Amino acid sequence: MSRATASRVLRGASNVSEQARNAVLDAAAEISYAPNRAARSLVTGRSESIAFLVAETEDRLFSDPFFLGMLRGAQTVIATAGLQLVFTVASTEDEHRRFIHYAAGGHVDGALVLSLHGRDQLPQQLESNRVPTVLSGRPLTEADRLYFVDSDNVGGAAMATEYLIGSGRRRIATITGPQDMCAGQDRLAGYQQALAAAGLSAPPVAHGRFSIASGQAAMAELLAADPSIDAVFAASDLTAIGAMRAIVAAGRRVFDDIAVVGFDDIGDAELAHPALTTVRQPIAEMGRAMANRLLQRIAGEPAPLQTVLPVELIRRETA
Amino acid sequence: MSRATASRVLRGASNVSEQARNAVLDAAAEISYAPNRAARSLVTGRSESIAFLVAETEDRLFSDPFFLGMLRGAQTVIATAGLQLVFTVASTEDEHRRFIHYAAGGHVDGALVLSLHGRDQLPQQLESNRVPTVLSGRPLTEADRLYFVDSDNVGGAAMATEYLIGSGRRRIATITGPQDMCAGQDRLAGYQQALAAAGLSAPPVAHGRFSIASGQAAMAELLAADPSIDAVFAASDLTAIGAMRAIVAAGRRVFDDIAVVGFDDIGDAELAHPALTTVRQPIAEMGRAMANRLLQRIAGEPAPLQTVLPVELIRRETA
DNA sequence: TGAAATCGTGAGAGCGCTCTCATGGTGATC
DNA sequence: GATCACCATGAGAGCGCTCTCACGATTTCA
Repeated sequence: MSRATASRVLRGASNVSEQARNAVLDAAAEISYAPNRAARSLVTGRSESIAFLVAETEDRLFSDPFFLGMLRGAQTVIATAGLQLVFTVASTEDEHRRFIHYAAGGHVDGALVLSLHGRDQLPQQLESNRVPTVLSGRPLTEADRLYFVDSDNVGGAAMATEYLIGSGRRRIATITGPQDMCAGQDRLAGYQQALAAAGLSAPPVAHGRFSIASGQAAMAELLAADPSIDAVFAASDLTAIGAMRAIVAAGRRVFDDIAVVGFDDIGDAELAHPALTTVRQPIAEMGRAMANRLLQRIAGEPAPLQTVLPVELIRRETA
Repeated sequence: MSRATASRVLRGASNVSEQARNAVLDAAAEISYAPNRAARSLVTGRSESIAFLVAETEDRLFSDPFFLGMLRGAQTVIATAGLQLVFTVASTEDEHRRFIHYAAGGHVDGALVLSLHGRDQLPQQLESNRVPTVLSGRPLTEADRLYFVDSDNVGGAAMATEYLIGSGRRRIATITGPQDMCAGQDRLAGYQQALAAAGLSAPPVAHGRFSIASGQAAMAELLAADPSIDAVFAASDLTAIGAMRAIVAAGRRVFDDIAVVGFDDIGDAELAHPALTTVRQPIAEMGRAMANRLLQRIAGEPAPLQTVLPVELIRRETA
């Protein structure tokens, strides 16, 4: 039995006799043989691993359950395909450079990139180094040339706003997300579209940064600027939780006086008091979709440039 | 300039002249050279990567911010050492077997294992296949032969209980964590020690599973069994949040009627209403400590078998 | 029955690196 | 000035696998 035949069997090549195949399989099982990945990579030129890159500071990464959900979804798909998922964090310019160098050196077959900010050129640089890349969230530039998976932020925001309108609210404010991220921009756009379609005027817009503290400050600002507000659409659940605190602190009642809708449906949304009505993103499914797109690209199969997943309104106690 | 000399420079070997070193470095920078990891691994026999294995079902992994914190801590240390972190999930027997096979095949230089249950032999099997392993949490068996990093569960539980005693509470109940995990056992033991030291009798013990639902059910059970309870030590924050719900549902007041202390200090603890008093574990530091121990072991340096990190009582509004 | 096509198998090169060993040059020692 | 030790360097083997190519056996067709 030659090494070549054994290799053929283990790689699943077709042109091997049944007899030889069984012999190899038995022998492999007996010695609990595991092929050496390094040797295989060396000759095939593929690393059999995928980078999961979070382009975010550790602080935000740590406090945001969103990433864990994406990681979960991606890991499932990658592991099923027999590849390994290499987890990486790179927030600074320098860390970006190092990652590009690393990836371009053939250490990974592709990259899943999360939480890109502003006009970051990271994906373009990876692609120009022949590292297939799939992003989470539509990039602010060259969205027509990069692969990405996103949820329907515009539609979700519009859905939330329409729901508030439908339940009789008329002075509907919003607290935005960071405007250097697509999700922040799109959720504002959806809100404005729904308001315009209903012929309602918009109270002043307050800006947040997807955090509790910023939501609380923004809501206090809104209440001071326009006491007639009877509803608020917050661009994230954490923002909404902050807004609820400000509402209570101002002596107003959540729901009775001011309805609140969030976005994301993180675990906290259900735990909040009162339980938060919100727009659910299919986070794990987004992670799976990203990984599937990337595997398609690596295999050379045609893959859609963009994948936008539907969202869903979860009615609880705040609206 | 020979390949050998270039290799020496890039690996940081000492016996190279200043002149040759600079020449190599300049040339490498010019062509943006990145050494091929597969080729290096093939000859050194080291994979330059570390497995981060969560021995938990995806559902629990997904809902528990604990893992994200550990991942964060471990990733920092591993990346700084120039290694890569391979993220893996394995909850079933079959997945365990596959992981052992994979790791024993030299695909990783060591493993960080989280959330071991019962008398799982996974770490022993890894060690006997020469895969250095460090666990999070003291294992239930052979704790004197395995490397692990833990927080001071006994001390933290005692601290919480003593604090309740010190604030005048006398009928202090507990809701435990799963008793097939060390953290669950130890937190119960610390509670019982503190109670015994103060000469107080213990109300009936209720068992939980670190989840909101189990905490709520357990608390309802406790209130029915002994209405005189004036405090409860819950073995996790989620359990405590469930307990608070049961207290409110029974028409009692948190703090005024029944004080509540949790364990973990997850983000939800601060967000809960009222804000939860709890015992904080230094999660990211535990992740760092695990990674550091593992790197020491791989380098052949002496490393302590066990590392127990101190916890801290965070006073908020529930006790 | 002979030539051509088909198929399973083995031999052997080579992926890019590290590491041992041999070599030649330099400085120290007697 | 001869000998030795030491150090920087180069040559070359080999890590474990894949993959091409050649070969012999079998089948197919004229």
